[in-house]
Amino acid sequence: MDTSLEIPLSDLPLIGETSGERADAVRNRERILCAARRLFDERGAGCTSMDDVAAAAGVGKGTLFRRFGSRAALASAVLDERERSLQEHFIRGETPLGPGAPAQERLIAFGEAMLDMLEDHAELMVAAGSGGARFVSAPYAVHRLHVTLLLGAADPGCDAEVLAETLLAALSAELFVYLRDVREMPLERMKAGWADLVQRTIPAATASGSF
Amino acid sequence: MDTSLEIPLSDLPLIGETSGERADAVRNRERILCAARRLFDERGAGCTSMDDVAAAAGVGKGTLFRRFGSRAALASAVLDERERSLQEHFIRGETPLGPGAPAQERLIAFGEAMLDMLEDHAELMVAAGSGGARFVSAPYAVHRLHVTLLLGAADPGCDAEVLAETLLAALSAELFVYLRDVREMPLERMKAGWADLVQRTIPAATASGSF
DNA sequence: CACATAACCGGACCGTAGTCCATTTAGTAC
DNA sequence: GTACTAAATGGACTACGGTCCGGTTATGTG
Repeated sequence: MDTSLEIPLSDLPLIGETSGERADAVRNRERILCAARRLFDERGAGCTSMDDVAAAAGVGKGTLFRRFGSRAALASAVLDERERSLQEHFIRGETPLGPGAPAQERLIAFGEAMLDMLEDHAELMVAAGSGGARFVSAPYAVHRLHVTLLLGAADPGCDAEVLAETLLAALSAELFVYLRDVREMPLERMKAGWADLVQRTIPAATASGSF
Repeated sequence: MDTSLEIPLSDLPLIGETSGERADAVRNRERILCAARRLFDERGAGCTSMDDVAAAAGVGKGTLFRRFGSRAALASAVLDERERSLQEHFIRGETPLGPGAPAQERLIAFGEAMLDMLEDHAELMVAAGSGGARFVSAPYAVHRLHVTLLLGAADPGCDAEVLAETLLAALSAELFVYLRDVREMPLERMKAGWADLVQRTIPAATASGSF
């Protein structure tokens, strides 16, 4: 069983601590993140190569890949703040997204929050999840666990793990981009579709428990 | 509304007809498909580059891309026979996959057939659908229509189009590979998960109509 | 301050998907 | 058979993600 509920992407630099990383390394990470944010925002992720990011950050390509490992990981890092905020909301935030509401309502709210994030950062999320990277990412592990727990609370005895994976598939960035850009589907219809799916999947008005 | 129910991938050379394609073009297409099938089968799609295919087929790289357009399209072409067979079965084949059974049963059978195909050709199907190519492919259009019609038959008045997309997401090749290779989930559990999802989604024992 | 060393740097390099275009060739009309 | 044309060819070329490694620098220690 996967217990990685901690907040992902490691750093969390305790106040004043250097976290063992050399000063130039920290400086370059900031430069890169800053340049990546700017370029992804200005021209879109699809039109920004890793060379572009390295050049804009004033570092070599080797440094860029040493710091972030891959294009998908860089995209994830840029999304990190937003992802943390989402997690904060569904773990400790206000109802119905946070604890307190029935599982079904929380699950609907979770999907709607994901769709909002997709609406804002679709391109970046496609990049972050490309090549199967989505499924092995820390955020996905957290989402999976959250959905699994909600499903288990709403319907004990069901195969919540499998059901969670299949429901999360409906929130994939690639599907979202296709529905929005090719099928020109409005966000509200997608949200309604998600709510409909959830309502069909689990019973209403079951307490979600205390996690 | 998308009406592309015809069998995809065009050729269908009527007996003796040349279909307007030059003889050398036809010969090279066959060579390429043959080489691609062999290489994909021998070393797996992931270890076979387009250069490899071109070299094995004894043609230039330009010819390969002129004939097939992209790596994803080549993979689709290699899968074409199997895909046609699947379509044949769910359109005109025996119950419960084919016409006659209630919509719910047909939908479960459809997912199981898809999972069987994924079990046999996962790598190739990942390649065929990479970069969002899945959603704009002819096979996907056929699957979407099929599922949409089944959902509409089982529950008139629901938003069958959106529901179809979300259900099909659960049958994506990338999810399958992740569940099988990373999570080491047995095929039977995935099939049970699909059946469970469908049973939760639409009511049992509604006739599927006559399409 | 001088030194040792581990961490870091950057850009040359690789393999791959996909494009371009000068050249060749299959089919057609006479 | 010859001449013509549209189609097809193939390999050089580009852009990109990712790796490698010789040179450099920050940092702790004596």
